[in-house]
Amino acid sequence: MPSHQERADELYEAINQLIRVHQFRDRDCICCHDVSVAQCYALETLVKRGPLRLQALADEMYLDKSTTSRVVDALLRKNYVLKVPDPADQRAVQLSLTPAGKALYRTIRQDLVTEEAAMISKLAPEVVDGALTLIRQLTAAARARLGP
Amino acid sequence: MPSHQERADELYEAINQLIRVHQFRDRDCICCHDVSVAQCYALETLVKRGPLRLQALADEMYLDKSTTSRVVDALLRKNYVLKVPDPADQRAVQLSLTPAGKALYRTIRQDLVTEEAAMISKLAPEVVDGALTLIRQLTAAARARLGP
DNA sequence: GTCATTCCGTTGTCAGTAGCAACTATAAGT
DNA sequence: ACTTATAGTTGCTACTGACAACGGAATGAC
Repeated sequence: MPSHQERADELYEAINQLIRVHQFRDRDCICCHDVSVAQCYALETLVKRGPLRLQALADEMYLDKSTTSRVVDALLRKNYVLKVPDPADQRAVQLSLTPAGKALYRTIRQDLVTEEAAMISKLAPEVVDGALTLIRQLTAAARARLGP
Repeated sequence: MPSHQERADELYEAINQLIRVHQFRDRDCICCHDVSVAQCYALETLVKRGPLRLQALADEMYLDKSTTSRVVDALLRKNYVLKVPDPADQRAVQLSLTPAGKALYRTIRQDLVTEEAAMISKLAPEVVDGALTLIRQLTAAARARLGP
Protein backbone atom coordinates (compact mmCIF):
# COMPACT_ATOMS: atom_id res chain seq x y z
CA MET A 1 0.00 0.00 0.00
CA PRO A 2 1.88 3.04 -1.25
CA SER A 3 1.97 6.26 0.74
CA HIS A 4 0.71 9.58 -0.54
CA GLN A 5 4.29 10.64 -1.30
CA GLU A 6 5.05 7.48 -3.22
CA ARG A 7 1.88 7.82 -5.21
CA ALA A 8 2.75 11.42 -6.04
CA ASP A 9 6.21 10.36 -7.14
CA GLU A 10 4.96 7.60 -9.39
CA LEU A 11 2.25 9.76 -10.87
CA TYR A 12 4.68 12.57 -11.57
CA GLU A 13 6.94 10.11 -13.32
CA ALA A 14 4.14 8.61 -15.36
CA ILE A 15 2.78 11.97 -16.48
CA ASN A 16 6.27 13.10 -17.30
CA GLN A 17 6.75 10.17 -19.65
CA LEU A 18 3.39 10.72 -21.29
CA ILE A 19 4.19 14.37 -21.83
CA ARG A 20 7.53 13.66 -23.48
CA VAL A 21 6.16 11.12 -25.86
CA HIS A 22 3.22 13.30 -26.84
CA GLN A 23 5.30 16.40 -27.19
CA PHE A 24 7.65 14.71 -29.54
CA ARG A 25 4.84 13.26 -31.60
CA ASP A 26 3.00 16.59 -31.77
CA ARG A 27 6.08 18.38 -33.02
CA ASP A 28 6.34 15.89 -35.84
CA CYS A 29 2.67 16.14 -36.69
CA ILE A 30 2.44 19.92 -36.55
CA CYS A 31 5.71 21.09 -38.00
CA CYS A 32 5.26 19.19 -41.26
CA HIS A 33 2.49 21.69 -41.91
CA ASP A 34 3.15 25.40 -42.16
CA VAL A 35 3.30 26.31 -38.46
CA SER A 36 5.24 25.72 -35.26
CA VAL A 37 3.81 24.17 -32.11
CA ALA A 38 3.21 27.50 -30.39
CA GLN A 39 1.62 28.92 -33.51
CA CYS A 40 -0.66 25.92 -33.72
CA TYR A 41 -1.60 26.40 -30.10
CA ALA A 42 -2.59 29.99 -30.85
CA LEU A 43 -4.75 28.80 -33.75
CA GLU A 44 -6.36 26.27 -31.47
CA THR A 45 -7.11 28.85 -28.83
CA LEU A 46 -8.72 31.15 -31.37
CA VAL A 47 -10.81 28.26 -32.69
CA LYS A 48 -12.05 27.44 -29.23
CA ARG A 49 -12.52 30.89 -27.73
CA GLY A 50 -13.40 32.81 -30.85
CA PRO A 51 -11.95 36.26 -31.61
CA LEU A 52 -9.78 37.58 -28.80
CA ARG A 53 -7.67 40.55 -27.90
CA LEU A 54 -3.95 39.99 -27.69
CA GLN A 55 -3.82 40.15 -23.91
CA ALA A 56 -6.72 37.71 -23.60
CA LEU A 57 -5.00 35.31 -25.97
CA ALA A 58 -1.80 35.58 -23.94
CA ASP A 59 -3.71 34.83 -20.75
CA GLU A 60 -5.33 31.75 -22.30
CA MET A 61 -1.95 30.46 -23.39
CA TYR A 62 -0.14 31.29 -20.12
CA LEU A 63 2.33 33.37 -22.11
CA ASP A 64 3.71 36.87 -21.90
CA LYS A 65 2.00 39.37 -24.19
CA SER A 66 5.28 40.09 -25.98
CA THR A 67 5.78 36.44 -26.81
CA THR A 68 2.18 36.20 -27.93
CA SER A 69 2.56 39.29 -30.09
CA ARG A 70 5.40 37.64 -32.01
CA VAL A 71 3.59 34.35 -32.38
CA VAL A 72 0.63 36.23 -33.81
CA ASP A 73 2.98 38.16 -36.10
CA ALA A 74 4.15 34.93 -37.66
CA LEU A 75 0.55 33.84 -38.22
CA LEU A 76 -0.29 37.24 -39.72
CA ARG A 77 2.57 36.96 -42.19
CA LYS A 78 1.25 33.59 -43.26
CA ASN A 79 -2.30 34.90 -43.48
CA TYR A 80 -3.79 32.57 -40.93
CA VAL A 81 -5.07 35.27 -38.60
CA LEU A 82 -6.65 38.68 -39.04
CA LYS A 83 -5.90 41.70 -36.87
CA VAL A 84 -8.67 44.30 -36.69
CA PRO A 85 -8.53 47.42 -34.51
CA ASP A 86 -11.23 47.41 -31.85
CA PRO A 87 -13.64 50.28 -32.58
CA ALA A 88 -14.50 50.62 -28.89
CA ASP A 89 -10.88 50.94 -27.80
CA GLN A 90 -8.27 52.36 -30.14
CA ARG A 91 -5.47 50.65 -28.24
CA ALA A 92 -6.82 47.16 -28.63
CA VAL A 93 -6.98 44.72 -31.54
CA GLN A 94 -9.30 41.84 -32.29
CA LEU A 95 -7.60 38.69 -33.47
CA SER A 96 -9.55 36.21 -35.52
CA LEU A 97 -8.86 33.33 -37.87
CA THR A 98 -8.91 33.65 -41.63
CA PRO A 99 -10.58 30.85 -43.59
CA ALA A 100 -7.08 29.56 -44.34
CA GLY A 101 -6.31 29.54 -40.62
CA LYS A 102 -9.45 27.60 -39.82
CA ALA A 103 -8.77 25.11 -42.58
CA LEU A 104 -5.17 24.61 -41.49
CA TYR A 105 -6.17 23.96 -37.92
CA ARG A 106 -8.78 21.46 -39.03
CA THR A 107 -6.18 19.60 -41.06
CA ILE A 108 -3.62 19.49 -38.28
CA ARG A 109 -6.21 18.49 -35.74
CA GLN A 110 -7.29 15.69 -38.02
CA ASP A 111 -3.73 14.42 -38.21
CA LEU A 112 -3.25 14.55 -34.47
CA VAL A 113 -6.50 12.76 -33.75
CA THR A 114 -5.69 10.11 -36.33
CA GLU A 115 -2.41 9.50 -34.54
CA GLU A 116 -4.23 9.30 -31.24
CA ALA A 117 -6.73 6.87 -32.72
CA ALA A 118 -3.93 4.62 -33.95
CA MET A 119 -2.34 4.78 -30.55
CA ILE A 120 -5.42 3.58 -28.70
CA SER A 121 -6.49 1.10 -31.33
CA LYS A 122 -5.16 -1.78 -29.26
CA LEU A 123 -6.71 -0.63 -25.98
CA ALA A 124 -10.16 -1.64 -24.81
CA PRO A 125 -12.79 1.12 -24.99
CA GLU A 126 -13.37 0.90 -21.24
CA VAL A 127 -9.69 1.57 -20.63
CA VAL A 128 -9.81 4.66 -22.80
CA ASP A 129 -12.97 5.93 -21.15
CA GLY A 130 -11.40 5.41 -17.76
CA ALA A 131 -8.27 7.26 -18.78
CA LEU A 132 -10.37 10.10 -20.10
CA THR A 133 -12.18 10.60 -16.81
CA LEU A 134 -9.06 10.38 -14.72
CA ILE A 135 -6.99 12.65 -16.90
CA ARG A 136 -9.72 15.26 -16.73
CA GLN A 137 -9.78 15.05 -12.97
CA LEU A 138 -6.03 15.45 -12.82
CA THR A 139 -6.15 18.44 -15.11
CA ALA A 140 -8.87 20.05 -13.04
CA ALA A 141 -6.86 19.47 -9.88
CA ALA A 142 -3.74 20.94 -11.46
CA ARG A 143 -5.61 23.94 -12.79
CA ALA A 144 -7.12 24.58 -9.38
CA ARG A 145 -3.62 24.93 -7.94
CA LEU A 146 -2.43 27.04 -10.82
CA GLY A 147 -5.29 29.48 -11.11
CA PRO A 148 -5.99 31.81 -8.18
CA MET B 1 -21.77 5.17 -27.05
CA PRO B 2 -18.93 7.16 -28.57
CA SER B 3 -17.15 5.92 -31.67
CA HIS B 4 -13.46 5.19 -31.85
CA GLN B 5 -12.87 8.51 -33.59
CA GLU B 6 -14.81 10.45 -30.98
CA ARG B 7 -12.95 8.74 -28.20
CA ALA B 8 -9.63 9.57 -29.85
CA ASP B 9 -10.69 13.18 -30.22
CA GLU B 10 -11.70 13.54 -26.59
CA LEU B 11 -8.62 11.78 -25.34
CA TYR B 12 -6.37 13.95 -27.46
CA GLU B 13 -8.07 17.01 -26.05
CA ALA B 14 -7.79 15.81 -22.47
CA ILE B 15 -4.12 14.90 -22.75
CA ASN B 16 -3.46 18.19 -24.44
CA GLN B 17 -4.91 20.08 -21.51
CA LEU B 18 -2.99 18.01 -19.00
CA ILE B 19 0.23 18.62 -20.86
CA ARG B 20 -0.25 22.38 -20.96
CA VAL B 21 -1.00 22.69 -17.31
CA HIS B 22 1.90 20.47 -16.30
CA GLN B 23 4.30 22.13 -18.65
CA PHE B 24 3.54 25.52 -17.26
CA ARG B 25 3.86 24.31 -13.70
CA ASP B 26 7.14 22.52 -14.39
CA ARG B 27 8.65 25.62 -15.93
CA ASP B 28 7.85 27.52 -12.76
CA CYS B 29 9.21 24.80 -10.52
CA ILE B 30 12.40 24.18 -12.47
CA CYS B 31 13.46 27.61 -13.63
CA CYS B 32 13.51 29.09 -10.12
CA HIS B 33 16.51 26.84 -9.65
CA ASP B 34 19.64 27.19 -11.71
CA VAL B 35 18.58 25.33 -14.87
CA SER B 36 16.13 25.37 -17.76
CA VAL B 37 13.56 22.67 -18.47
CA ALA B 38 15.68 20.95 -21.13
CA GLN B 39 18.74 21.09 -18.90
CA CYS B 40 16.76 19.54 -16.08
CA TYR B 41 15.60 16.82 -18.43
CA ALA B 42 19.21 16.03 -19.27
CA LEU B 43 20.06 15.81 -15.58
CA GLU B 44 17.12 13.50 -15.09
CA THR B 45 18.18 11.24 -17.93
CA LEU B 46 21.69 10.99 -16.54
CA VAL B 47 20.31 10.17 -13.10
CA LYS B 48 18.17 7.40 -14.50
CA ARG B 49 20.47 5.88 -17.11
CA GLY B 50 23.80 6.59 -15.49
CA PRO B 51 26.82 7.90 -17.44
CA LEU B 52 26.12 8.16 -21.15
CA ARG B 53 27.78 9.20 -24.33
CA LEU B 54 26.46 12.29 -26.03
CA GLN B 55 24.71 10.42 -28.82
CA ALA B 56 23.09 8.03 -26.36
CA LEU B 57 21.85 10.97 -24.30
CA ALA B 58 20.46 12.60 -27.43
CA ASP B 59 18.64 9.38 -28.35
CA GLU B 60 17.11 9.12 -24.89
CA MET B 61 15.85 12.68 -25.11
CA TYR B 62 14.62 12.42 -28.71
CA LEU B 63 16.85 15.36 -29.60
CA ASP B 64 19.46 16.09 -32.24
CA LYS B 65 23.02 15.58 -31.07
CA SER B 66 23.86 19.22 -31.78
CA THR B 67 21.05 20.43 -29.55
CA THR B 68 22.12 17.98 -26.89
CA SER B 69 25.72 19.11 -27.15
CA ARG B 70 24.68 22.69 -26.35
CA VAL B 71 22.42 21.67 -23.50
CA VAL B 72 25.31 19.71 -22.03
CA ASP B 73 27.58 22.73 -22.56
CA ALA B 74 25.36 24.82 -20.34
CA LEU B 75 25.44 22.16 -17.64
CA LEU B 76 29.21 21.91 -17.94
CA ARG B 77 29.60 25.65 -17.45
CA LYS B 78 27.54 25.41 -14.28
CA ASN B 79 29.49 22.36 -13.10
CA TYR B 80 26.54 20.00 -12.97
CA VAL B 81 27.97 17.46 -15.39
CA LEU B 82 31.41 16.04 -16.07
CA LYS B 83 32.77 15.24 -19.52
CA VAL B 84 35.44 12.55 -19.63
CA PRO B 85 37.01 11.23 -22.84
CA ASP B 86 36.25 7.57 -23.37
CA PRO B 87 39.55 5.64 -23.19
CA ALA B 88 38.21 2.95 -25.50
CA ASP B 89 37.20 5.45 -28.19
CA GLN B 90 39.01 8.73 -28.60
CA ARG B 91 36.07 10.28 -30.41
CA ALA B 92 33.57 9.66 -27.65
CA VAL B 93 32.96 11.29 -24.28
CA GLN B 94 31.36 9.96 -21.13
CA LEU B 95 28.90 12.33 -19.51
CA SER B 96 28.18 11.95 -15.84
CA LEU B 97 26.73 14.03 -13.04
CA THR B 98 28.85 15.91 -10.53
CA PRO B 99 27.76 15.75 -6.88
CA ALA B 100 26.32 19.24 -7.39
CA GLY B 101 24.33 17.98 -10.35
CA LYS B 102 22.94 15.06 -8.40
CA ALA B 103 22.04 17.30 -5.50
CA LEU B 104 20.35 19.84 -7.74
CA TYR B 105 18.25 17.20 -9.44
CA ARG B 106 17.20 15.77 -6.09
CA THR B 107 16.08 19.20 -4.94
CA ILE B 108 14.11 19.96 -8.09
CA ARG B 109 12.56 16.54 -8.14
CA GLN B 110 11.50 17.02 -4.54
CA ASP B 111 9.81 20.30 -5.45
CA LEU B 112 8.01 18.76 -8.40
CA VAL B 113 6.76 15.78 -6.43
CA THR B 114 5.60 18.05 -3.61
CA GLU B 115 3.57 19.98 -6.15
CA GLU B 116 2.15 16.76 -7.52
CA ALA B 117 1.28 15.61 -4.02
CA ALA B 118 -0.58 18.84 -3.32
CA MET B 119 -2.42 18.44 -6.58
CA ILE B 120 -3.73 14.98 -5.80
CA SER B 121 -4.35 15.64 -2.13
CA LYS B 122 -8.08 16.00 -2.79
CA LEU B 123 -8.38 12.90 -4.95
CA ALA B 124 -9.15 9.44 -3.63
CA PRO B 125 -6.19 7.02 -3.64
CA GLU B 126 -8.07 4.63 -5.91
CA VAL B 127 -8.53 7.39 -8.45
CA VAL B 128 -4.82 8.13 -8.45
CA ASP B 129 -3.92 4.46 -8.75
CA GLY B 130 -6.33 4.10 -11.63
CA ALA B 131 -4.85 7.12 -13.38
CA LEU B 132 -1.38 5.74 -12.89
CA THR B 133 -2.18 2.45 -14.59
CA LEU B 134 -3.98 4.07 -17.48
CA ILE B 135 -1.41 6.73 -18.10
CA ARG B 136 1.28 4.07 -18.23
CA GLN B 137 -0.72 2.10 -20.76
CA LEU B 138 -1.18 5.19 -22.90
CA THR B 139 2.52 5.98 -22.74
CA ALA B 140 3.43 2.45 -23.71
CA ALA B 141 1.01 2.59 -26.63
CA ALA B 142 2.42 5.92 -27.77
CA ARG B 143 5.98 4.74 -27.47
CA ALA B 144 5.17 1.65 -29.48
CA ARG B 145 4.05 3.85 -32.37
CA LEU B 146 6.99 6.18 -32.01
CA GLY B 147 9.82 3.72 -31.76
CA PRO B 148 10.64 1.36 -34.64
C1' DG C 1 -10.43 70.38 -18.70
C1' DT C 2 -5.91 68.99 -17.56
C1' DC C 3 -2.73 65.88 -15.53
C1' DA C 4 -1.37 61.54 -13.49
C1' DT C 5 -2.21 56.84 -13.83
C1' DT C 6 -3.36 52.71 -15.92
C1' DC C 7 -3.86 49.75 -19.78
C1' DC C 8 -2.82 47.80 -24.74
C1' DG C 9 0.23 46.34 -27.84
C1' DT C 10 5.05 46.64 -29.92
C1' DT C 11 9.95 46.51 -29.85
C1' DG C 12 14.78 45.66 -27.93
C1' DT C 13 17.41 42.51 -25.65
C1' DC C 14 18.94 38.22 -23.76
C1' DA C 15 18.97 33.29 -22.97
C1' DG C 16 17.39 28.98 -24.41
C1' DT C 17 15.42 25.35 -27.85
C1' DA C 18 15.82 22.82 -31.99
C1' DG C 19 17.22 20.97 -36.44
C1' DC C 20 20.19 20.78 -40.62
C1' DA C 21 24.50 20.94 -42.77
C1' DA C 22 29.38 21.18 -42.73
C1' DC C 23 33.49 20.02 -40.44
C1' DT C 24 37.38 17.49 -37.70
C1' DA C 25 39.05 13.53 -35.82
C1' DT C 26 38.85 8.82 -34.83
C1' DA C 27 37.41 3.99 -35.78
C1' DA C 28 36.25 0.16 -38.63
C1' DG C 29 35.75 -2.43 -43.02
C1' DT C 30 37.87 -4.05 -47.34
C1' DA D 1 46.21 2.02 -47.34
C1' DC D 2 41.87 3.75 -48.63
C1' DT D 3 37.18 4.22 -48.06
C1' DT D 4 33.38 4.56 -45.21
C1' DA D 5 31.07 5.21 -40.93
C1' DT D 6 30.75 7.26 -36.40
C1' DA D 7 31.34 10.92 -32.38
C1' DG D 8 31.08 15.29 -31.27
C1' DT D 9 31.44 20.44 -32.36
C1' DT D 10 30.24 24.58 -34.71
C1' DG D 11 27.71 27.81 -38.02
C1' DC D 12 23.36 28.98 -39.31
C1' DT D 13 18.45 29.82 -39.10
C1' DA D 14 14.05 30.03 -36.94
C1' DC D 15 11.32 29.84 -32.96
C1' DT D 16 10.31 30.30 -27.72
C1' DG D 17 9.87 33.05 -23.86
C1' DA D 18 10.51 36.63 -20.31
C1' DC D 19 11.58 41.29 -18.82
C1' DA D 20 11.98 46.13 -19.50
C1' DA D 21 11.13 50.28 -21.95
C1' DC D 22 8.29 52.64 -24.94
C1' DG D 23 4.20 55.26 -27.39
C1' DG D 24 -0.48 55.84 -27.74
C1' DA D 25 -5.08 55.62 -25.85
C1' DA D 26 -8.40 55.41 -21.98
C1' DT D 27 -9.65 56.50 -17.28
C1' DG D 28 -9.70 58.82 -12.86
C1' DA D 29 -8.76 62.70 -9.75
C1' DC D 30 -9.20 67.24 -9.02
